[in-house]
Amino acid sequence: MISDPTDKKLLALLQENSKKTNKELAGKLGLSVTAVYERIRKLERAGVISKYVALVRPEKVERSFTAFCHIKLVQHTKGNVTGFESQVTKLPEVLEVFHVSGEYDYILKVMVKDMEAYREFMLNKLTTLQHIGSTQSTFVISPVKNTTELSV
Amino acid sequence: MISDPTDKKLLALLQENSKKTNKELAGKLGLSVTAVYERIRKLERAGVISKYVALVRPEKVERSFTAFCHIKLVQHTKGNVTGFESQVTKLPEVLEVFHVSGEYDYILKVMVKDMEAYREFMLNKLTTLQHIGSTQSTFVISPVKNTTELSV
DNA sequence: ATTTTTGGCAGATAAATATTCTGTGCAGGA
DNA sequence: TCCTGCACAGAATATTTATCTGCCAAAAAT
Repeated sequence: MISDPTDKKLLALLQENSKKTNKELAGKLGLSVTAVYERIRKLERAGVISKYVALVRPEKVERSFTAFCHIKLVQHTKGNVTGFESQVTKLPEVLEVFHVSGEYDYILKVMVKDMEAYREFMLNKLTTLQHIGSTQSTFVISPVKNTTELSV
Repeated sequence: MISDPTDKKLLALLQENSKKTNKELAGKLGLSVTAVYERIRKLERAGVISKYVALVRPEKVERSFTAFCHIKLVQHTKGNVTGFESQVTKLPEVLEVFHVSGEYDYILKVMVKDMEAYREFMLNKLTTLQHIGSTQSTFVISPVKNTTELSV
């Protein structure tokens, strides 16, 4: 898909730090500023780069308690699925939702302040959603690695 | 921790799109460009903003197959833990590693090209690591939500 | 109550960077 | 061989970031 090695290096660099200037990138890639600029534009237009974001340290905003919540729906009908998905997507405590194979239907990554906040979240937010059969929570003791970088 | 409502809005905006100019941000926040600039610098220096990154669309770089791999160590000694963690952290297919409570010791989020690539990854990379007792894989059928934004 | 200090801000300016423009060389196709 | 289309470099321009100066209001000190 991306065959060009220069584009690969460029993507690696931008995934690591998107604030690098075109001049810096040009130096690392052995290109002119213009060439770098045009390659980036192309990667953006092609949708390879979807967006640029600032990453926030969870502990600085009281969101360092992470849990994985496994969810089984009562019944896996089309209506239930889309209903549940549209509702759970709206919850800001839920960073990630995956529909998965196996014993449970969904895995949610939830980030809140602490265990007490998680309890409140489960009680007042998650379990008020319709179509949920059962849940099972797994708590993060320590986040060992957490990157957004896809090696290309 | 972050009490100021303007800083909260600013963080929300930058988490959504870090390429917005200070001028745009100033408009949305009702501040001068200088004020925005200084607030951002402060958030960076305080470590609230940890980094700026480009996000890449997995399907554009042949990494759209996602699996959660649950791992049990043979023995949970200090040596095993640090050994395993330092090794697993190095694998580029593994985006996230969490040490967790419950039946398994670790949850890994793995992103590769397809099921075949996952098989290869398990065979040639993961299971060659020392100290691993057992593993259990859960496959993502569809990624429903996947954000890096912490609502503040 | 008055003075001093501090922090956040606006506006002007300077410096750096991004973006556009122009032209060149090269590879592939008619 | 002659087009044609890229990818690129370098120059020119536009935009943005970063710095500097001074103002004002709130808090602290006298």
